[in-house]
Amino acid sequence: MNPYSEFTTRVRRIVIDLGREAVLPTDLPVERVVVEPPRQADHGDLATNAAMVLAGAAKMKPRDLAARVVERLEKDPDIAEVEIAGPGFINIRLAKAWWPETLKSILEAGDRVGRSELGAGMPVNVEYVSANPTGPLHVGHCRGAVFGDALANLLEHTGYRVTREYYINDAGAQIDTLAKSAYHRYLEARGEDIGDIPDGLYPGEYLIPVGKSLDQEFGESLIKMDEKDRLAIIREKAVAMMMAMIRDDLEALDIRHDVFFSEKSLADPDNDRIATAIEALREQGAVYTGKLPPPKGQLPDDWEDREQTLFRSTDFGDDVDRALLKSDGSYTYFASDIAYHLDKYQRGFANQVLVVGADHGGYVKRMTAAVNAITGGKGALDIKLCQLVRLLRDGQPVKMSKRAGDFVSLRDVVEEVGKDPVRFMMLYRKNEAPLDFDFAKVKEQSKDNPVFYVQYAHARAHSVLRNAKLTIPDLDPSSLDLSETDFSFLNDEGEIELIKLMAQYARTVEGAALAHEPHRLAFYLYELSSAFHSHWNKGKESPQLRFINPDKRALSKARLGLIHGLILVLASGLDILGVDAVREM
RNA sequence: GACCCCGUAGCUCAGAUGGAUAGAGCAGCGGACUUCUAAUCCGCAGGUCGCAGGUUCGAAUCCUGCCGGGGUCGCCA
Repeated sequence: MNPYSEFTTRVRRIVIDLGREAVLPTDLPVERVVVEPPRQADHGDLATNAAMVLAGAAKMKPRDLAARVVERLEKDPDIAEVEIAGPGFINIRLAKAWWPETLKSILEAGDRVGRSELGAGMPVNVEYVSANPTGPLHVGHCRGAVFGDALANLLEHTGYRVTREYYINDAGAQIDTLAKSAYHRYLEARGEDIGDIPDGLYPGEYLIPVGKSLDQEFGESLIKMDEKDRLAIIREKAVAMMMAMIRDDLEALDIRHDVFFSEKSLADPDNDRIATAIEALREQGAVYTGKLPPPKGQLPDDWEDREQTLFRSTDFGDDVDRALLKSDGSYTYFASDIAYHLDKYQRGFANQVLVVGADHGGYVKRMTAAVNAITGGKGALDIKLCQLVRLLRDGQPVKMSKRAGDFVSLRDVVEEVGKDPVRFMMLYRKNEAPLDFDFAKVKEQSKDNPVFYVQYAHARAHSVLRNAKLTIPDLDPSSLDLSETDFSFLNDEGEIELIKLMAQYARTVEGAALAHEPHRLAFYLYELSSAFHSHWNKGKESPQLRFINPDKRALSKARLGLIHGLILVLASGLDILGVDAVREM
């Protein structure tokens, strides 16, 4: 049982009871009461802020209020010791039996460890990657891809019903460019000497197969068509092939989306949902025709002062109103995005997460404003910005030039260092912080590499199980009978420390899920691994602390239970991050 | 000029939605291998949490103003 949530409930109940008995006022803000692990170990096992957060509303001194709560806590048989400390903290030391019981509940949970009903089955849509289908994914896409995927896992683990979504930008100018570029490759495939790909088109070789495929499917017929029909055909074919390539790249990172949503489908002439969305905004008075002030600082060369159709996003927290129509009358990207987010909402996603690169920072306010407006305030959109990744080779930044088509592809990185290190390192940093990705360090097989460090802890734990089988043959560690295992043997400081950390797993997962911050889990796994490596090494100087003790069967059994619990937590956490929990290295 | 992110040990970074004496890793110094995997561990040293105010029992965390670094800035996506 997770002591933090358990005792939060117990303390809150005490406060409510005291209110009912008129010892304390009623209507105290009990939801602010939390029970947490204290920062200092010598403060005990648990600490609560109850007295301090309630003192104001109760019009009592924190320490006096604490005394009332402590009177009740002392009657709790699971508590060994309670004291009031500092400004009014209540420090709790749990009964000795508690921690072994915690381990037992982890073992009982099995591979469902850390799962919770936090989300209560609520649908959440996580949109990530959504790269333009104009070429293969490059490293820049990598971080958002891994982040979004791990976040989706995290939300699933905490009881949300998650849909992983990819928005395909298959409309607009860059798709025309793609089609024109593919047409050159088509001519090339038909044997024409095309020379260099003209400026402004995509020179990448990844379009060569598209040209060949067009030739095979359509022969010479494309040449005879008028350009409009021809490009329409090529566009569709090229986008399909680019998306197949992108999905393949993502597969290399174990990333699979549930829904691929076409931008083009929104503007279907028979059912123009962008128009519908704009109309909906217009009905609530959020659309008008007017002029925007020119941006301060340097004025764009082609600035043209003119009337345009605007969304009143300033009413919803944006800095300026935003254009919905371009000068040629077609929809802006923003307009189709509004329709898209409305569509998500109508599909049942009041809860939406969008993962994008930090260069989209300017998009946050207008998009949250739009979702707010179009859903009548009922939809929530959390936009997570991922900062750039700086690739380093031998400590030197890897230079990339987009124009020369000279960028490191996502596939190259995954093939060079492997899926697990890529995923872990992308998550071993807060999403808003820039990230250095050093090829040499990431591939290193040592404790300096956190990926390796955590995987090694898991492998090491498995190595204990393997050894146990050999040392104590009649003890099958894979089928520990919990009822016959006496976990009270686990009373060494290091063992208790491990259990305490394992007990924090559930709350770490919940916290990370609520804050949409998967990196917390990565750091937690590192910490847990560290505690294990540390305890392990104690067995060198003190052989009686080793997990396997052939002369002491019951003791060994309890310690193998601890190993099992550790494996469950590490494997679960790694699984959420999408990193393989290897058993042998 | 406006907006967003960042500023914590020499370096790279955590810091749980406001808690107690601010933590890791690297680099530095000193230790532990006839091993349940030393692919690891233990110890030492290292700080004006960018600066200045404010909010309160209490601030690295919230507010305001500066300083420094990065990103973005009608119709691109």
